[in-house]
Amino acid sequence: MLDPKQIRNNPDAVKKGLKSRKADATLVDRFLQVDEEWRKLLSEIEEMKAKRNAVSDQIGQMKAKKEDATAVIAEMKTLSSRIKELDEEQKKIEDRLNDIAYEMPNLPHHCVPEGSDARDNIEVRVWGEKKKLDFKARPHDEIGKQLGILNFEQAAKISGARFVVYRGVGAALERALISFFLDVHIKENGYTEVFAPVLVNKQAMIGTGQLPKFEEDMFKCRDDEFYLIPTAEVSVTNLHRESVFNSEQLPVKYCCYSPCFRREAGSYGKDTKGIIRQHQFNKVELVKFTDPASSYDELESLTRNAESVLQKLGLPYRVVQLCSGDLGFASAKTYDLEVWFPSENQYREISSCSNFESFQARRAAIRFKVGSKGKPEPVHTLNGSGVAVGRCFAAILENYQQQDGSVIIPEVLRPYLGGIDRIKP
RNA sequence: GGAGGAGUACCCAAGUGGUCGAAGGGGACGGUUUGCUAAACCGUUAGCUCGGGGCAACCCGGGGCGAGAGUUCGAAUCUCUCCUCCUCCGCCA
Repeated sequence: MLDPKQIRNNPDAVKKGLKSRKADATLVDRFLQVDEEWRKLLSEIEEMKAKRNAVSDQIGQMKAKKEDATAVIAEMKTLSSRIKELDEEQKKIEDRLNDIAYEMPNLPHHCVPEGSDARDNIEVRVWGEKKKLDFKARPHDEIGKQLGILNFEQAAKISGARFVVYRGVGAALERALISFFLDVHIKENGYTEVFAPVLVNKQAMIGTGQLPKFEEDMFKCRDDEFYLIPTAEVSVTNLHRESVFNSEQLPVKYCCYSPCFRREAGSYGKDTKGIIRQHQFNKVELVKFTDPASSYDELESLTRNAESVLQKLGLPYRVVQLCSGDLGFASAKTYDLEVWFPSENQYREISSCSNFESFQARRAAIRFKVGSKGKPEPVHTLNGSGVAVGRCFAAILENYQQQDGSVIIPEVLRPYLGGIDRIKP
């Protein structure tokens, strides 16, 4: 959520920001109109309530002195019922105002390049050499099936399309990646590990920005008000909903493994083969709560932290900065990490690192203050995948495939797999 | 799933319809005393949020006693729903 004061005082700047990310800039005028209506009515109601408070007090005193208060009470009856009517109207206007405010995406940071879609993203840096294979690179799903470590038929039987069963060394490799990522972030990068519920309530989803706008992307429980998280960002960011940090505590850094659940509505034709786009996948997420003054430095280090696991695995990747048109709803600035997929001859997203500035913090009321007398203000929240486990699994199969159909296991993972160095057919 | 009990400020806790603008205590902070510490004594401790006015440091008002609705001229107090915690029974990893 944007700062209402910013919308009131600087509507043109807000419109400009919305337009640059291809969002509906008329939201601003609609907001201002309803906001005006809301504040006008609020003043009216508050005045009436002030009167009610004063007269109620007076009635109390009259009763104490055993005076007759019937006339005043009768008068107050009218006032009170009028207040009640206006309160209801106020509530309706407020709901409309919130609807508009919740629909408004974050504004891009000034350093974000203008652009309309992924083609306008900017390559920031490239790491590692694209593997040169002296045979035709095979796609990861084929390799996985042949090695007997991925099974799509069984997954379809028990769940449906866009699910996968890992088997044997495959299951162990998935688990090894999770442990490896967590170990790096905990021991080397200074994050605190958490493990949190994946079933969350509506407030949490609103807090990080998934709701109300992206309801159709979520899996929702039918009989209970629970949603399955699309990312651990939701659970972890909301750990501190409606609370206030001391400035000395910041930055607070968490890493969290969780399964993630996405309906993938609207991507029916895309990535139907393999494990790139699943309804359920594993991810280790990094989340930071920071002082606004340092949040952009923290975004750089968060991105480097995510990169570090790819470097250790020896997977070639590049970092791109998303252009305004490709930014996620809540983000002010995003770097995507894209890992090399030989069979497709292209880089593919494996991590997305964003600074949300105060957008989520305002929705979720996550604040900090300096000392004991400071006025609480919203923190900045950041997060990034550190990294997506399934996609990393696929990248390993593709980048470490051998002509004989086996796959070399990157050295850093071997201790997690009982020392084996290769998956053989 | 069933039966009870509880939720008041940083913590404990009083308050069953009207000066509650919430008693009292603890802790914390400030002061007096002191060579220093402790004790004692005095004082402060409702934060927060929303609106309005100066548009700065302030002033005025609304809200706020777990959350939300309701009853009432008026609710911490009465009614309903929900949440969390505790005790017991049942079931379960």
